[in-house]
Amino acid sequence: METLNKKKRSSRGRQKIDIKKIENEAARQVAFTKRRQGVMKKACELSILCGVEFAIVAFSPAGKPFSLGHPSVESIVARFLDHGRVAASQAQQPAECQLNLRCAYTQRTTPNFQL
Amino acid sequence: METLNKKKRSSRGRQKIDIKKIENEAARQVAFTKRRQGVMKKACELSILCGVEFAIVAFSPAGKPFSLGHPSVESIVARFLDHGRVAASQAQQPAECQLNLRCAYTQRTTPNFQL
DNA sequence: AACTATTTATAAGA
DNA sequence: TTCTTATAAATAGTT
Repeated sequence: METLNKKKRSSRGRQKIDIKKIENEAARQVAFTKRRQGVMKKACELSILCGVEFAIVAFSPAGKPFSLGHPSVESIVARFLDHGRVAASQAQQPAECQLNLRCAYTQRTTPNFQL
Repeated sequence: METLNKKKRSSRGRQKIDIKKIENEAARQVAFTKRRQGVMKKACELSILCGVEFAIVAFSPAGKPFSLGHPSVESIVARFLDHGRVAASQAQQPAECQLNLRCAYTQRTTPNFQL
């Protein structure tokens, strides 16, 4: 029995959080650093695993830019812009790619978003 | 004792994989779908939690574009391009943001990348 | 910056 | 392809 396990846990571990803006500035900065690394790593893995070319650009609230791309942000951006132009001129919207331009993830299984 | 637990596991569960191109096409497509969703979700969470503006653009091997941005891919791309131009004209490279343009994540703690 | 308990993502399998 | 299961990986809160 361990009903009286007095040893205080050294950590409460990861806690579930709501996806809404972190008001505490220090905590927000820490989360930004951790999660920025996480997103970049995931994107990089996706690129390698699946042969995907991609670019990520983010601007911190202070306006500092962070970017990552393969083969380069510039080539992806150029291709994106060109594709948009070509698609528009042909009146052929690509099927699946533009419906989520505004961070619209509410349709997914995690309901704790607040947009 | 359960040394002879005969009940065959219904699944081996998630297995560790090397980060290298998935050769099997069907498996690669499945991974692409799952991980693309995962990256987009993580980016969206980062944006909300930390007040970050961002854009992601990816091209599948077939050339199909996927994009997500807040407030929009276009605004982020424009800002990125403009920032680059301004920075270049001032000969002021932003400090941290461009060193990882080629998916250079080998410096992180996960050593199983193969670039 | 490191730690640890927990949540979350996801590789396989059904 | 969608759902489930078991496990790997990310990370919130703490030190």
